[in-house]
Amino acid sequence: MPPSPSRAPASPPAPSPHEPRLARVAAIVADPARSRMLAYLLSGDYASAGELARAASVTPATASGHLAKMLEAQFIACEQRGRHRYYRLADADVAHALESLALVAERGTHEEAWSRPERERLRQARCCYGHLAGALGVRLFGSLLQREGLSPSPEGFDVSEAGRAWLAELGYTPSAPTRKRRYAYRCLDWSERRDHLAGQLADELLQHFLERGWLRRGTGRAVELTPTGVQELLPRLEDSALTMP
DNA sequence: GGCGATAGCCCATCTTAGTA
DNA sequence: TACTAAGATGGGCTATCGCC
Repeated sequence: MPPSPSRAPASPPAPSPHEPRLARVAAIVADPARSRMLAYLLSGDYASAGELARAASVTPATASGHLAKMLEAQFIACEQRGRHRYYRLADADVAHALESLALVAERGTHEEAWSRPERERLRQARCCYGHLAGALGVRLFGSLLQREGLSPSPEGFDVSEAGRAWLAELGYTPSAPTRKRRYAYRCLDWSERRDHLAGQLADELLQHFLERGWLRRGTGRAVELTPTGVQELLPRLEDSALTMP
């Protein structure tokens, strides 16, 4: 009996030209150390390589390797400042993809996952790549919609006259779109499973609330309502069912 | 079960930039 | 100029997975 021909090495099927390179990006997120670094960067801030190594609980050498991979995959961007290198998420698309993945990852264990105190703080209010997310972010978006403060635009929303009037009550005057990024659009909230507002307008609103002292940065991505914020901001938002610690 | 490929880890070392 | 600190790189070790 002749020897059977050796089987050709299994090669992955050729990707369809219409197929997104999901395996490639999923492999980046699949590693625990990398996912911890990405989660750390979801605040939208820059972080040094050393800071990210500590966040991921790995040595600087290991972190450096992971950062190089994420840089190559265009998940993150890097800026050199002297002998430091500062990393941030590459763009809002990456941030939204990570939030969406988190939503899928905790499907089925949602309530128990959010029962821990530190998670509860994140659920109430957090920074999502520069804008406000969590229950407070959802309420802010809902309040704008309820007052017809947003009008549909090709890229998402513009601020309507009613919206300008309401924002003026909050002491904020919307600036003109910069065209560097989308102005205002929906972003599905990982913890609330409802939309909050993202984009230039949302970034500026969070900054405004921080400058007014209505909100303050907590640990990591967490954002906290200050006593002034409870007095000045909360009464202006719809759905006062939000509980504050 | 053995083997090879792959990926992740850490240690040691190197490079670069800031500082005294 | 030497020292120090931060980050990158190379090499070796280990674990896992797929194939035979």
